[in-house]
Amino acid sequence: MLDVAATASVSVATVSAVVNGTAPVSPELRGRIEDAIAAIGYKRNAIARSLKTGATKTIGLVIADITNPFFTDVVAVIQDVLHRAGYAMMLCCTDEDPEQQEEQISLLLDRMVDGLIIAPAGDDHALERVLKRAGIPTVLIDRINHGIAADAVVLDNQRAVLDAIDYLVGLGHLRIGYISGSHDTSTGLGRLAGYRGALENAGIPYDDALVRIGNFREKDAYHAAMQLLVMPDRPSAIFSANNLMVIGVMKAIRDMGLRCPDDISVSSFDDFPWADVFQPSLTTIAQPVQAIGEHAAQLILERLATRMDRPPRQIVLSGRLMIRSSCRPFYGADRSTVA
Amino acid sequence: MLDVAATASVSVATVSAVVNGTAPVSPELRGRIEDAIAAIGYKRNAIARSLKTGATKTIGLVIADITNPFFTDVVAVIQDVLHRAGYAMMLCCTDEDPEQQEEQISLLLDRMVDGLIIAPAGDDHALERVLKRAGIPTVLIDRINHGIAADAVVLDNQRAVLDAIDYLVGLGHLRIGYISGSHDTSTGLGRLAGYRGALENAGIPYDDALVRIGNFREKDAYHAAMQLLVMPDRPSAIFSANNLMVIGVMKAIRDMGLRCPDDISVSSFDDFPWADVFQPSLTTIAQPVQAIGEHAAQLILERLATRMDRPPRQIVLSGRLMIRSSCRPFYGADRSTVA
DNA sequence: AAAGCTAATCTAAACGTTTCAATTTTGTCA
DNA sequence: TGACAAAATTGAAACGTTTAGATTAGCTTT
Repeated sequence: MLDVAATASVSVATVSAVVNGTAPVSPELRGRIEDAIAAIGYKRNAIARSLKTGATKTIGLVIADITNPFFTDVVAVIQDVLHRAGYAMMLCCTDEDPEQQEEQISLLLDRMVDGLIIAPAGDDHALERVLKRAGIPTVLIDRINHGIAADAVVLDNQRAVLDAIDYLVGLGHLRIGYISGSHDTSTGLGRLAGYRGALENAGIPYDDALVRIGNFREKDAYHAAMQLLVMPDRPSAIFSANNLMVIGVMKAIRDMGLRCPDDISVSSFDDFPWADVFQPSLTTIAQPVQAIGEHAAQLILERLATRMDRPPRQIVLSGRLMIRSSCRPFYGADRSTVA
Repeated sequence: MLDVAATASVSVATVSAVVNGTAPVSPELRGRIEDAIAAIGYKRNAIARSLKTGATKTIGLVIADITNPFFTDVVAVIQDVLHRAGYAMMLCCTDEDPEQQEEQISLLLDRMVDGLIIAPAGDDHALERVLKRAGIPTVLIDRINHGIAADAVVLDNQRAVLDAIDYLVGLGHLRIGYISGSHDTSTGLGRLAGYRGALENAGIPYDDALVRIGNFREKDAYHAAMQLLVMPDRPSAIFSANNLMVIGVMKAIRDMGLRCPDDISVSSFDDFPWADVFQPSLTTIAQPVQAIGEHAAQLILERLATRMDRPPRQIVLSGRLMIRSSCRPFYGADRSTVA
């Protein structure tokens, strides 16, 4: 910039003025400066700028697992609207581990991101503490964390699962296995609550033996499903609390020599783009990923634009049950064992 | 840092020395400084540091589509090893559009990333120019761009597709449809070359009508596949040049009221984690995503560490044909139309 | 005890911007 | 023409680090 100023024989202040359009400058100087910029090939140094202005025009995104299509769908739309607003995005994955999460957030904070969008892992008070100290706009997505007063966009998980289980009950299923997510996430808990609620509504007693924790991971879910499948009176249907886990469930079913939906019905949270071209065609709960991403990005941009602190806003969206062919009516134990 | 220096009554230089461990400092001062740091809750400002040192400890990652499982798998491992080395990652998507690509790279360059990992879109000379001017370590992944002399890690696409088509030919298929990726990417071209090579080896004449461009996108591939399926003498097998497109192909097959593999065989580039639990169980070419990610990260880290400019290194890995059940032997037109 | 070393510490100048306050230029009006 | 206001331009001080090079302190050596 000094070079530009020199070649155009003006002061750096004037160059800055034309580069940023922050002050009026005569057409003549503007011309000289623009020529100089073109001649030198000058590009403003965003680091120096950030140091002075205190804003990096970058926001940090912390999710559990970039390999999970749900997250990537959401990330894609967030990235899109953020980029349109001139913001870059730094992406970190926690692998569902609160320790890694703290480390990653620290990495982002070091680099002075202007804001944070987080799908929190775990529910201890560490995150709360870290965020309070960071003091930058934060929006929680997918999950909310106890005690953190921040903008958030989440799903009505309980309602969504309740509908899905309701559907299974309506099909005649009484023993419904449930592969649960981590119980220290709001999603894990909310979805489980939906399961319990649906059973209660239907007057079916809750059986602890039917719910197994899969930690939102395929591998854990595989073992969890196995435990369900070897039971003498195995469930006639299994619901999986997310997309990764349902793959594990399907593998367990295959490895036990069973077939879906003939021998056992399966349903899960999160939809797949390929769900209706492969068999069994899974009945799932589709999340409005587009809306989630847009709202999240919008919320943070809003906070960033107006530093006013209106009370945190929490946006709750609804899932949609996509009924396909992975669930069959169930008429009782005798027929089911024959299949 | 001045605050810390003040409370410990030492100079900022000494504080810097203990924070970075760059110079010996007596145990006494070190103690005082560490106490002061703890008391104040001081955290070093990475922006200021970057301004001075010229390094941001951040590398930019530019891919076509974060929604594509192949890319996310690779990104996940890159992120992992980069993070282990103290680097953060800024992620951008080009949506296969060279213009967006230029914009995104500019965004990253503005923020002074130390290095770039790119899966290039298009093959004009714009990218070459931009990278030359940027003058930072760059490694190309998945695709290489004509004229760019940079480290790269790619697949032997030609060989991989050749094997897959070979397999189809071995099954008796003579009319094999091919849904191609963009012809201005090295992957699109390389894979197509594999197709042609296999036909040539088998003495099957190349028929232009059987190859349709799907641009690596599901939607485009759907229409491309449709064109193939409405042909009076439609192909008995279709190969799709990537994962996104094969979904489009399957949808087209379904919408035409056909079944795979009964009416038509299907195979594609890129594997799916769920491929062997859903029907049809796709025969695919699995890419070594772990190795791709590790090599890419390693290459850039190496360049970053030793500024020496050894000639660009190009790592070529091999795909693996995963034979499943989406391809059937083909005995001739008469049997195939009956199915 | 003075000189000469070494090790520890400090001073101050960068890095490339932004921005406030001060200065110069231009224009208007009496 | 001079006075004054408005507009355009500039000087210089930040922002929070790092890092030469200067300085000081603490030893040894003769």
